[in-house]
Amino acid sequence: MTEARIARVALPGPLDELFDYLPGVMGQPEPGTRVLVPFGRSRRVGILVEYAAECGCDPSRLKPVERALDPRPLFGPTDLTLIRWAARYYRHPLGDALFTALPVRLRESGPLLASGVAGIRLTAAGAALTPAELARAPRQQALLARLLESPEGLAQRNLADELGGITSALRALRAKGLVESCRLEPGAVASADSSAVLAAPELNPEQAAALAAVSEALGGFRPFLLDGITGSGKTEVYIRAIAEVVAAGGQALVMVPEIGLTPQLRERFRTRLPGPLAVLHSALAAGERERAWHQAASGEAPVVLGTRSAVFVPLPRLALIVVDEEHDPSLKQQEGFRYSARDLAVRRAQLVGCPVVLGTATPALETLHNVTAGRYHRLALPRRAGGARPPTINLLDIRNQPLRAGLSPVLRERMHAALATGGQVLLLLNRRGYAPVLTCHSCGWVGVCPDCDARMTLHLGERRLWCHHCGRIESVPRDCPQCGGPDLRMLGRGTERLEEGLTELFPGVRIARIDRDSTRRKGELTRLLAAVHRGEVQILLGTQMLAKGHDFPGVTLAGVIDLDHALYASDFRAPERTAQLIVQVAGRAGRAERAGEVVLQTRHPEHPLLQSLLREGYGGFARAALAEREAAQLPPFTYLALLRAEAPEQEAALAFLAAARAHAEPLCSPEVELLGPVPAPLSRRAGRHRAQLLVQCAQRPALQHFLAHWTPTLRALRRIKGVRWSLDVDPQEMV
DNA sequence: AGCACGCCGACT
DNA sequence: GTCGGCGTGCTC
Ligand SMILES: [Zn+2]
Ligand SMILES: [Zn+2]
Repeated sequence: MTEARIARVALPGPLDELFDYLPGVMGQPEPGTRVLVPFGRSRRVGILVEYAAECGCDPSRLKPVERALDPRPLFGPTDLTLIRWAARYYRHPLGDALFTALPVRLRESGPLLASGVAGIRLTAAGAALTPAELARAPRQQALLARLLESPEGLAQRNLADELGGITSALRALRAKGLVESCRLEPGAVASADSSAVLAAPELNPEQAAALAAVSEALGGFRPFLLDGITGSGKTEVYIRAIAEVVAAGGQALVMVPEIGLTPQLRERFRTRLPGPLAVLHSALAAGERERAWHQAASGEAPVVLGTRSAVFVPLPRLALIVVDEEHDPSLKQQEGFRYSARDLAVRRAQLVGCPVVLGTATPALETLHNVTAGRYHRLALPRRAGGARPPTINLLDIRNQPLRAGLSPVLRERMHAALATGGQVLLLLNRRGYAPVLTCHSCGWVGVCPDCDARMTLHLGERRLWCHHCGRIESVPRDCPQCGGPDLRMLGRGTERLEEGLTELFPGVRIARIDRDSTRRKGELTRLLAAVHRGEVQILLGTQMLAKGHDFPGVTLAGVIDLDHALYASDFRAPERTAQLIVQVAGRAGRAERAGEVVLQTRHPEHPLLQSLLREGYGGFARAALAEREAAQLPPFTYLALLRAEAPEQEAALAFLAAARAHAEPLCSPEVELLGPVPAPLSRRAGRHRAQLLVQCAQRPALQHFLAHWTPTLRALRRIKGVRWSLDVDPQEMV
């Protein structure tokens, strides 16, 4: 060890640099340990990141660390390396990145929970007692008897599993001083759960081949794309690979998009895999989250199931990473620390030296490009379990068609046919409310949001005008606010209006609408889905909510009412998202005895990407879309960073970006291109004007190099009144 | 981020 | 005369 080492500490907040301290009396704790340090005239909790031989600043200014807060580091070396890498790559302050990876209580100086498993053991008084003396309290007696057999103590959760409700009996025994809490080594605790592991179902040959490829790769870095159509049994492959890892004493990390972390998935993992399952979800209460974090970080939980933030959870024996629905945009954080959990999962696997499995039915074009380049290995599951046949997909040209309730005659006829044979119908319309526009027929007045460049949507159910961009609510005027005329008209169609139209077109047919409005009440979504599954609903309509995660085995016809709306959105990823939506919807229609049917209403049936999707499936679509991306020099053939700025005045936002651009130009190597500044697609939102400056570069290292020099100058830039800005590396949404 | 310092308008 | 507005800069 070097003498006179300097401790380099990361502090919370947007502080870009590490701060140097003298080790003081804290000894030589390992990097990853929390330390209490003097900072300005206060004290802060920081994280010791590394030691250095000398400091970058005036040594006389160095202050000593007050003390170390943890007996052992919270982050292991690779956990720390990953977060440092991520902070640098996404140009985010390291302290902030480290602290967001910690449970809330540990961001303060709160103590680390005792390690090991919560256990109960007898006190000396308890050991001296004979159970007969508790004859009047049979539960306490049973507990005491069981504890007498294991003087070293028993895990509280095993006792609960064995004896049932023990809380009140425990409380009584504790009050009498007969038992006490203790901590047990995770390895020493008999795993009561392991007996509950369910038998594994038979794998089909493709599943077996995928599993074999992954298990063969264990012990070294290897990224896989598990390209499996909906219902092909990807989860079964994950579970079998994880079981293997856990049996060998390793830990597995599984990440899913927010909507995918359902109770059913948790249950499936819990019943099929041994040991406690650590579930990390943003909706968890702080205490539950901290407990799960602890089980993961201490190594007690062999399996961690979580959403994107789980990518940073310390895992001492990590041996396998799974990212399910890897194409899902929610794996990228959209504010603050804008990391991609999928990309970081691959990076983490590389650092740890373990396989990573990216699973999906509709791979992101970036991922497919990595397969083509030979960086990822593709494993295919082309068959639906249970032999269900793939649905047919039809484009329906609705130009010059007489639409009723937004439905063309052909779609209505297909709906009648499906209903007549006892099938259910699923209709997707990605627009909530009754009508997206309210206008005056006499003077042309339109109900616009005063704070956004957007129309207010009419919601008839709640009788209000609602801006979907800022949440502003206004009452529905009876007469025109401008001319006083009575002829207000509702233009366009949302799910409410579609439901109304369907009621008229299909009298007597049971209809359910599922969107954010109809499912706001807790439990309502579950109730509606259950009704669908019991067959009490014949037509199911709703927004994209319906296309994600839920299975509808009774649905034989699925219709997308307005495909063009999704296809022609301003984002260059719109066609990719639309193709993914179509394939996901198709995956939920049809069953073994009857192939399902998907109908897409469009005014652009000649769209070349749609044509490739229909003729050659998602793979064909992806090839065509990648060719377009290459021609347009868009990702994955180039790399992007997006500087966004917003301010109460448009000029301020643009001025900031112009200054940013001026600072960028001298730093640009020839391959770095700057585009903008330009106003954002929805320029004004919630009273703030938004603009953006795009940085494009054919090579990732050159872009990284540029950003490393540019971002410090952005922070030093003279502040312009009211401007807030953020940098998004590898942006997912360009809006 | 906090938290100081510092330099100009409208208050007792 | 000061109270306080928030622009600027620093924290090892
Ligand atoms: Zn009018
Ligand atoms: Zn608005």
